[in-house]
Amino acid sequence: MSATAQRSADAVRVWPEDLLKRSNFLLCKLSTVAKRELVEQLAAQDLELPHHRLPHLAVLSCLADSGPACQKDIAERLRIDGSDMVAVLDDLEHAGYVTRVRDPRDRRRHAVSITSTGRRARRRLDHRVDRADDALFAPLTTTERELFHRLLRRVLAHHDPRVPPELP
Amino acid sequence: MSATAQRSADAVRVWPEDLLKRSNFLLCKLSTVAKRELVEQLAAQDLELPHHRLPHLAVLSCLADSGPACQKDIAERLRIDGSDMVAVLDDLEHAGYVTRVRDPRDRRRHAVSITSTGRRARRRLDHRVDRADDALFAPLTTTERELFHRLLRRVLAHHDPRVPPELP
DNA sequence: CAAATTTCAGGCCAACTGAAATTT
DNA sequence: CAAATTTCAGTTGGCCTGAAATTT
Repeated sequence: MSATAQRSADAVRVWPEDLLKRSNFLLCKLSTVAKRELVEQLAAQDLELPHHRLPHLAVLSCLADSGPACQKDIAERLRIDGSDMVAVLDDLEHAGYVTRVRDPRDRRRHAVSITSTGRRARRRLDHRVDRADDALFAPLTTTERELFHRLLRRVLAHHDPRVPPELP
Repeated sequence: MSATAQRSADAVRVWPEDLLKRSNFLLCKLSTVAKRELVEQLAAQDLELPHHRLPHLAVLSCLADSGPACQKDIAERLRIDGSDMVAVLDDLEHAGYVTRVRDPRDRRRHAVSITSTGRRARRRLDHRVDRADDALFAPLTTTERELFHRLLRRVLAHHDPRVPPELP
């Protein structure tokens, strides 16, 4: 059936236990699954965007949550690089989801605001993210999902001071 | 203190709750933290490699775990693209950590084996991954870490048939 | 002939660095 | 003048496609 003996062994069909026993390794692998599902869900919504990507949704959520802000504040809050933010806002502005105008009080800054069209887009995307979340954690019970979420949040809060450790 | 009113609000210093409440989003963010710590730890070991990256360690673990294999089998097992595998093996071979010889029974294949130098390198890297794991999950107790690990593994097993759901 | 394996060329996204231009 | 903000040019790693060369 095969020229090499090791091909027939079941052992080579699963990951080495050395890697599987590390949570950080599992985490990296699961995040690629999560990203793929998220992008697929966002693309299924078919908005007026050239690319359906996570930073676009994050920026819309940020603006819908706390109102207009300058680019640097959005970038710092979402851990998106300021350089990359430019292209994301170009996309969102071109789609009519945000407006970018010079701040008259400090002309170095752009005041970025979400439009009503942008709010509608965000709500539709939000629903898609929920569906991706459900699909990803399908094997867990509701209780287990909540537990997992709290642990995740505590760990992330430890490494990122802008993540509040507890739910409000 | 600032030209824009929203800069002074605490609200903009934390992520939008819309994003924080999704485990898939938290997962993606935490994985970037995990990757950064892993790469820093691997680089700190300072082996004979041009780059200190995760796939290099994964390949060494795979070969140490189950013996020689052809490139395609390693790639499928580790979910590394066959195209990228070429460069990884070039690095490992040049460093003297693996050998690549034509399989005489099927000259299309390369039989890849780990060397004794490669085994030593893997053990040192393994220790570094452990340290990165400890640092990442520092805020959790031992019990919580084990719980988190089991949940992670169950979720990943649901999406990847080559992850055994239970520990042996 | 078709199929399998390795290799190479190249694209995409996310994360990042460095520097230019403008304004404070 | 220095510092802050936006913007652009370019790099890297991880993931991907397509195709060439060799062998079965």
